[in-house]
Amino acid sequence: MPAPVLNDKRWSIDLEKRIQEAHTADPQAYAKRYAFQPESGKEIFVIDTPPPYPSGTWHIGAVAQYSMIDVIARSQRLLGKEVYFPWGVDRNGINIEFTVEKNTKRKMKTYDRAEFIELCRETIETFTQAMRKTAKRVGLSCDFDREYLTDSPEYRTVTQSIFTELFKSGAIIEDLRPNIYDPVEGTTIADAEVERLSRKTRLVDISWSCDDGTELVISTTRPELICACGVVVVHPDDERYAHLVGKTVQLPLPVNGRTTSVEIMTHASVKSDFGSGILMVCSFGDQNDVAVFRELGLTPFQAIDLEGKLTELAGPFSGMKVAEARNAAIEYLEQHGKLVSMVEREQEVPVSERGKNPVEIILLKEWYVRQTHAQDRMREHLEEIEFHPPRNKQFLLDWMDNISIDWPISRRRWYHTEIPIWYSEDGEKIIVPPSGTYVQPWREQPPAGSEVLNRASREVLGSFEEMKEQLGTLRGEEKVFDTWMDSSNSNLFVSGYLNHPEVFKKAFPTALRPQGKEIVRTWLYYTLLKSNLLLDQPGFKHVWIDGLGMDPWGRKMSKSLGNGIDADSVLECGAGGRTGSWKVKGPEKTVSLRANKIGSECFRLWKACDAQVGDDFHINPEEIEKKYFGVLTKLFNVARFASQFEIPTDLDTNPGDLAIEDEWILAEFESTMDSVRNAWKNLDIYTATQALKTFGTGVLPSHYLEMVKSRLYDDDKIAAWTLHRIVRDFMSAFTPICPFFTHHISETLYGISSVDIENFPSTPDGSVALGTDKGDQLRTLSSRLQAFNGDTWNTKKERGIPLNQPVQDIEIPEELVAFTGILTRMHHLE
RNA sequence: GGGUCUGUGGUCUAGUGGUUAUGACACCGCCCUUACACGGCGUUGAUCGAGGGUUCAAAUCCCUCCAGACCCA
Repeated sequence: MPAPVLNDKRWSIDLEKRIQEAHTADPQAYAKRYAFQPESGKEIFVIDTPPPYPSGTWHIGAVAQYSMIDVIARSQRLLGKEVYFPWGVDRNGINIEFTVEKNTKRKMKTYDRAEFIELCRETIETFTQAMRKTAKRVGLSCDFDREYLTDSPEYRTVTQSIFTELFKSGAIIEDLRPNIYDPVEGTTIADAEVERLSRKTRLVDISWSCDDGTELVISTTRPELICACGVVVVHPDDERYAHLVGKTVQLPLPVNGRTTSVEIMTHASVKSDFGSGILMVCSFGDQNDVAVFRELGLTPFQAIDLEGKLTELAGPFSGMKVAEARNAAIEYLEQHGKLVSMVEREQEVPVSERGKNPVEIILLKEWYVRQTHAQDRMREHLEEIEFHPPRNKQFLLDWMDNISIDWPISRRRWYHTEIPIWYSEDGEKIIVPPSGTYVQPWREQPPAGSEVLNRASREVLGSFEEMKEQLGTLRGEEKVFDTWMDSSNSNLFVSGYLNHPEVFKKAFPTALRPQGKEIVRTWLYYTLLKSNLLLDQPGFKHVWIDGLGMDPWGRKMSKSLGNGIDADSVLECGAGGRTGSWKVKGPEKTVSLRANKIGSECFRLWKACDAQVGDDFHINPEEIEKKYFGVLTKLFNVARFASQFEIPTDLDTNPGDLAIEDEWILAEFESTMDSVRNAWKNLDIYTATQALKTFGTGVLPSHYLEMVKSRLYDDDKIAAWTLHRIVRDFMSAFTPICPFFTHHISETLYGISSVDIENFPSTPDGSVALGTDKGDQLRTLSSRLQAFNGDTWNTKKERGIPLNQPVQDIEIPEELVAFTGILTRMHHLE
């Protein structure tokens, strides 16, 4: 008996790393396998992968999610598609600005703008490198050579060109509106970037007097905003206060430059059971105030300035920061006997997602993407998109139902894409650059080919060159874009918009958007909005929305909880004999987790097998190893066992003369492969993996191999053909999940790597294919056959007979009579 | 407060009107059997979150409640 061709005794992390290094060592070979070749003539399948934001460590849940995107990419290649699996990195944004501020202990605005940008670029580059390493380690088959960075001139060009296009078409406008503003970071933010934190606030009851002497009490958490009060309202059905309506009430605090009284009116938004049931409406305490001002046609007051300080309007409190002014106002009210009561209570305070600062709503002239008018059309487009799982579409629909204001896209920050606009001296004309150029108006003049437009009407007035003289001194826009303005172009960018029009024609709508459910309202929504406004098309054919990676108890992983698990430590667990151990804070106590071997293949197998798409998944390295490393060991050993028998030179031609058990296992294999093929087509990783695992670790080794062992040892060529044909094709079908594992086995045994297979394996024996009488009949015998083997093993055990010793008085059931010969031989029946 | 989802043996999980309720891991027992003891075989273990309803029949459909997650106000 020759030694197994597969000479490693078992699957190990060191072997995995050796294979992986060899796999990526030759860039040309790598590119040949995985680079996007749009001219191949195959059906194009572009994946709009989520460009991760480099921030030091890459969240293990995101890495797991990303490895499943790789499974989809590889499975689509296996189905014969030309896959573009881009590697993009999202590098714009306030996060890196915060990191630099923290590292240098200096606020951004104390720097020279160019200097600060350079610092951001350097810092983010080191993070980018680390993340790319993890991406390769987990086996992503991205087109790394074509890496795109959202802060590169190429990418920013696309963002700016799309902005200009949308501005010209009227989908982007400039307007003075109430905006959500983070006074600490000094920038506008969008609705989607606001979160709510529970904080203690003081609810004060304040006494107000009407002109006619009537007293009333108003409860508020924002007494400092009294200076911006436009109206006092009660609920129209509230009989307690019906007598107040129409009266004029004096503001209880001194103000400057405005009337000192307001009218009492009714409004349906008042909650009669909150506080006294009387509401003061100020510009602007919250979104409801904005709505009331708009509905009643009131002119808003500007109470808070860009630094978060009270304006002149606030009289004695002007110049104070909001919190300071609040204290002073309360003190004043108390001194003047207008403070009725004050209670501490928990309140959900709106804060900025990035800075966690309480936000204010203030009037600002900003740029907006119009979106409220687009919702119906977007819903029509949604009909054409297939969601995986379908239920996760609801996250998007819910968000869309709540869209009531346009999307403010200008930000007063620096490490972002610049708004590509210059203003004429009189402010009435604007200059935009030609499509396909990247500009930085805060430090450049408009480039050749720029156009002059009327700022209000958007009418093109002429070329910049011709009109230069009439424009006076130009002012470059200093504001930048919300980073979602960049990321929401990702599908357009990777599909070739602007840069590769001929590819774009074939590749759009983008085949697939895979992402996590936590960014449905931002990334997914904004991308669909852009595709709608720009091209009036759905952005995607498929949207695949996965759940989140949670800690072993099902809680979100976070720095503050101390329950995070580092991705690299899991991928490297077992390398060089080093085991992994993790200290994770549980709900009650810190738990120490240990594992000996995991690595990328086991990690991917776990994610593919353990969680359905869309469900949140618990990440526990111990469990990953326990449940799935054994599967790899088993499959490796099946291949290793097979590799000691002669490998037929022609595996593609059926040698004929198959024994009944060969036909049976081929029939079983056929049905497994059929469900795998369908599952890969449907982006259903879970079903494909389960089917392969059940066959490869169950039916095949336990039943078929045990049956044909003796034939194999007798050098039976037919049994060897059957086994090798199955192992070879199994590895091809399994490649998307564990590419290095299958690559190694298939290349060692059959001289061709499973990652190079471009067509799903065909039926090994047509006579037992699905739908054939013979095949169907054999498949109906499977459970009977497995039961018989089980019973026989059991009987031997009960009688104390070793499995390799003869046993008497076992009868082969009627249906299995065709298997009499092989079963007798297998179990040594007498 | 609203929306969406989830709740099945110790743990995880399959199962969208009729099954002795699937499988994995763990547990326990037996087994070194010309690949694999990092293995094999087998056993134990679930009144399917609780309560009500619809139905000849409910894990599955409906209602209420409880618990958890995510999103929103």
